[in-house]
This record gives sequence, C-alpha cells and structure tokens, in this order.
Amino acid sequence: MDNKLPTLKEIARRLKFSVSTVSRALHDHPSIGLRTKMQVKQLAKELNYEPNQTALFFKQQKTHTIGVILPNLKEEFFSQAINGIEDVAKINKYSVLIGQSHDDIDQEKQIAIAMKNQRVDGLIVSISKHTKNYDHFISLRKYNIPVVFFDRVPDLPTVHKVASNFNTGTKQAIEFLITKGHRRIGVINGPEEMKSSKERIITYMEVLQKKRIKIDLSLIVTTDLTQVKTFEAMKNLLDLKYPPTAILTINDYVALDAIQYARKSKLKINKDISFVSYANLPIINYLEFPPLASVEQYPYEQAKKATEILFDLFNADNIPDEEEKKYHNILIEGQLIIHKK
Amino acid sequence: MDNKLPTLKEIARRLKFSVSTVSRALHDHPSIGLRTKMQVKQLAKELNYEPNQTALFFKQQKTHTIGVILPNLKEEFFSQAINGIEDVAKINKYSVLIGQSHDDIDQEKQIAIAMKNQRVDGLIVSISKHTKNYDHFISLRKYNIPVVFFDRVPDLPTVHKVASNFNTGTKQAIEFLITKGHRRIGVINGPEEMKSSKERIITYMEVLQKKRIKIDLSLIVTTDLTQVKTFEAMKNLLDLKYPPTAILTINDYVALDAIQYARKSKLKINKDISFVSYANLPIINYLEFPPLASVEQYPYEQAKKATEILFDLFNADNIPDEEEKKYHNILIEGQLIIHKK
DNA sequence: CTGTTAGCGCATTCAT
DNA sequence: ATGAATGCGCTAACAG
Repeated sequence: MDNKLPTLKEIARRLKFSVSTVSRALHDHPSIGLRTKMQVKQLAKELNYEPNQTALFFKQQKTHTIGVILPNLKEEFFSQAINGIEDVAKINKYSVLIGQSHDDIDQEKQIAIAMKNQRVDGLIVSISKHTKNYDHFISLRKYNIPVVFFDRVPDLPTVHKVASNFNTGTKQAIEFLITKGHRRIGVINGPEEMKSSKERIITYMEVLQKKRIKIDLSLIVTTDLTQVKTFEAMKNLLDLKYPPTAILTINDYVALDAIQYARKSKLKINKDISFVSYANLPIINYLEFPPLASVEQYPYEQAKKATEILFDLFNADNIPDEEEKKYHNILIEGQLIIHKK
Repeated sequence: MDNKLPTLKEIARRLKFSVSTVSRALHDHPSIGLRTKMQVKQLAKELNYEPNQTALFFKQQKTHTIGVILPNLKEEFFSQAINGIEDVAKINKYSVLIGQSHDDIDQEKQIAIAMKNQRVDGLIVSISKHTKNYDHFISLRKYNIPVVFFDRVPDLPTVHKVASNFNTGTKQAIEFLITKGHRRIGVINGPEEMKSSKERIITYMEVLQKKRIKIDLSLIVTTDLTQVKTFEAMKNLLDLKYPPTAILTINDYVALDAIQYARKSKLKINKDISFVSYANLPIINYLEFPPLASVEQYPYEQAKKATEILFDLFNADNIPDEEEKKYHNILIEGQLIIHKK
C-alpha cells in the first residue's frame, strides 16, 4: 500500500530510456525526438508523475518558499497583508511560510533563525512593536536571504522597506478635526521604539503650528497597544484640567479601547469627545460608536509591493553588477477615510 | 561576498577528517573519540554550521512541514486556530505552510495539489463552505500524506476529524432563549452542504419539541454567510406574520449583519429582538448591541487537537500494523457563553 | 538524438 | 575510532 511516488528513474526503467532522456523529454528539450517525447509524457501522465520538489530544492539550492514574519494574524491588518503576499507569491509559484512573533523579540529571532535554516529564499517582515535591534535580520544577508520590511519597518536607511506614509493621513486627520472645530486634540501614541510614533507627533505639531493652535504636551500620551495601557492613557487625558475634545489614536484597536473607556466615563462619543484613528478596520462598520475617521494604510498594497520588491531582488541577485546597491524605500500614501454614520 | 554556507565537507576539509567522521561527531555517535568530537563541534560552532535542511528533507523524504488549508485568515476564528497548530508544530520542530481557500473549491484543490508537490508531511484542513467532494484530500492517501480535518469537516466516517460538538451549545442556546421567555425562535442557518447546518436544526427541533413549543418551519432560513444573503434571510424572517422574537445565527459575523439589518428596521436589539450566535468573537466586547450569548467553539483547542492527531499519525505510520485503521473523530464540546452587558 | 557521469549535502553501511 | 562508498531524485555538462 506504500504507493511509492513515481520518479524519473521509474519512467526510464519502464521505457528503457535513460533518466536524462526522460528528464529532457519532460522539459521539452529541443533535441529530443517527438516520438520519445510523446511516449515519456504519456507514461508520466499515467503514473501521475510529479517532480519531487525536495530533490529540486536541494539541487537548485532554492526552496521556492518565502518566509513571512509578522506580529500576529489576528489583526485583520496583517491577514490582509498576507493576502497581498500570497497573491504575488502565487504568480511566481512560490509558497509562503508564516511565522508570528506575537510582538515578542525572542520569538521573532527564533523564527528568523528557523526560516534561515529552512532555507527560505527570502523574507517579508513586519517587526514586533519592541524590536530596536535588527541584527537577526541583517545577518541573513550573509546567507543571501534578502529581506523586505513592510509597515512596521526598521528606522535604518540600509534596508529594503515599504511603509505607509501617514504623514499625509495624519495631516488630513488633524485638519479634519480642526475643521470640525476642535482645538484641544489629544494623541494616544504608540511606543517610542516605533518609528511611526515620532513622525506622528512631528506632523501633529506642524499642523497645529500652522493653524496657530497652542501646543500642549500634556495632550500627548502613549500606549503599548494593550488595553490596560490605553485605559491609563485615557485616564491621563480625561483627568486634565482641560481635557481634549478629540483624540487621535495610533490604531483602531486602541481607538476601540479608548472609546470604551470614554463611554465608561459617561462621555458621549462624537459629541463630548471624538476619535480619529488609523487602519480602517472592517469591524468599524458594525460599531455603534465608531471613530469619526480612520487613516487607511492599505496593508494589502503594502505587502504586495514588498513582495514584488523581494522578487525583484531575487532576479537582481543573479546580476553580478552589485556595486552600488540601492535600498528600496517605498512609501504608500495613507488616506483619511471618513466614516459615514 | 557570496558567503557560502559551511557544509560537513568544508569542516572535514579544514580538520582533515572525513565527512562521515564529522557527521558522526556532530551527532554524538558513540564511537567517535572525545578529542575529535570536541574539535569538530568547536569548528562547527565557529563557522555557524547549520545542517542544510533541504538536503535533509531530500534524504529523509520528510519536509518537517505541515500544510494548513483553511477558508481564510481574516476570521479571528481561524487565526486562533493557526495558533493552536503553530504551538504543536513548534514543539515537534515542524514548520507550517498556510494556504487560504477563500471558500473557493478550485483554490482549495489547487492548494492541496501544491502542498502535495511541496511534499508536506501532513495536512490540517478546514474545508470551504461549499466543498462536498473530498477527492482532492482523499487522494493524498496514495502519497502517504495524512490529513486531519477540523471545525469544518467532511461528513464522512472514513476521515480523521476534530469538530465542535455544538449540539450541546445549541441546546443550551435554545434553552437559554426559552428561559428568557422566547417562544418564536428563528434560525439563520448556514448552507446545507455544511454538516453543522443539519445538526443545528435537529437539535433545535428536539429542544422545541421537548419544551412543547410548536415548530414553525418558516422560522428557519439560510444564508451563505454573505451579508447580502443574511439580509435576505432577515427580511424573510421579519416579514413573517408573526416574526421571531429571538434568532439563532450560524456565527457571529452573520449575527453582526443580522443585527445591523434589525436596527435598520427600527427594531430594538435585545428588546424587540434578541440574538444568540456561535464563535464568541473578541470584537463582541466592543459592540453596543451584541448578541446575548455565543456558543464558544474553541478554535485553538480544536486545531491543537487536530495537529496532535496528525503527529500521532506520523508515528503510527511507522508501525506496520495498519490492519484495522481507526479514524479519529473527536468532538469538542461547545459551550454557551453569556455576554454580560 | 540519446546515454553516461558527476554532484548537490547528508546519513549510513561496509570496510579497515 | 575513522574512512570510503553509496544513494536519495534531479539536472546538466560532457560524450558519443
């Protein structure tokens, strides 16, 4: 019952050909007789011959597999990203190996090592929220494993990356709130390690300055994205002598927690206090009290672009002219999406 | 710069040993001299030697990879399931290859074929909502690729499967609604192809019968899980002369759509009409008008169990005594979780 | 047009 | 205690 998979050797044996003839016939090698070719293909079909990928991987030193490391799959942001990666991979006949860091640096490192050992041909990575040191990725260069980061990218010029430029989106968001009449606009920002956190604040300040609105640093608080810390952040904001009338939160999940806290504090959402956020989760549509607007960050497009770059790198690797390496650094414009209620 | 990965051969060359000695040394083979062993291990460490997995896969005819095929990752139900699979895989030092069918039968088949060609050692599958024919999975037996299904499982006795027994949960749900005073209880059921759909109705009828409540078949409608069809289903229910005062929906996503429709119809949720559902999504906590209760189906546990069975099968395969194959058919009790408001 | 040979990296059997 | 030889499945260089 141990139905052995057919091999070239088996086909060759039955047809009294050599293995190489069979191999060439199946590959439409020009110097194979039509008759032979037909015979071989015929039998291959009958036997349901499929080349043994593990043998190919071994021989070609290529696994036709790309690894993906991201914080988690439960955020729809990332599962949408996966779709972008899969779509590009499929076109190129590549498989996708997924690993979740669960925002844990050690797990991230471990997965990176495992993927290297698995000999993935390349890596698409969105780093954990606390990753500051990128050696576990940089060192993969020694093994000729290209890495392209997306969304949560290292703050380094010497890596390939695709990220959302939410400066535009942030600008739109703050301006939107100002247009709505808000003057005290709070920010629940992400951890300082995240490059995006700094940028958000810079844009925030720029817009306020341009609009001649006084900047009050006590309106800027941070969360590590956990509910507990978000609640703390909200408490700090609401306990201010002059609490904000609107709050920009780092993403929709944080916004949900913040909104929950505000409601517990008997505040009327979108009346006493309004929220604007990032990500534009589909679940927003089901909420009774959603944020007013979200900056869409196009995870699918980001991930797709990152994967396309990865495949470009595969090809570029073959070209010896590697003197002046250039690092891809793509920004995808985030756009403010206003939720109609 | 093409930093070749170190091989046994390289270590052997440098140390003037034979490849086999090096191999044995690294494997702590008993007949290797301590001195030699130390030397080899030392150099291996210096060179960061890691065995070439592709070579091992090839030689052992094992990829140490399990494939996972499921409808999609965006449902948190499935991303939680992935966690269960990953956790067991990690313990066994296996990698996880993920494919999404997007509830499309052709894609499901294609992924199954791709995984077979990739020579995954085994498969964990949750079938698409329309899959009725299981040949693309059954045929994998010929290649000694065991398959374990979870949650959405084929209605066949001759497969390994882990599913949620929501008969208990369904019973609890209906009884809960009856306790709350409901007598006209609607059901928005899933497609008929899904085994669970039939079971749900059977349990529904049993409970009503036991409680001496008249069964009205017009209270039972179906959806293919899309919003459009769910809206249609709701319309049919609400247009009844005596519409239901409570509705059991096949899962939380459908419940959300149904609730949305009810609200558009100016019904007061949990007053004019109540909902009970399956899955127990975390997002429920953020909703203003959540279902009253959900039947938790424990995706993590289901997937974990399925993966454990798969690894059991790997081991069982080595045992020749395969005369009386037994198919695993595990049921994990679903439990009704009542959402406190 | 087709066959022979070699080699990818490793574990293993057979010699010594 | 160590080395040499073998083979897993496949491709490609080399040889007719």
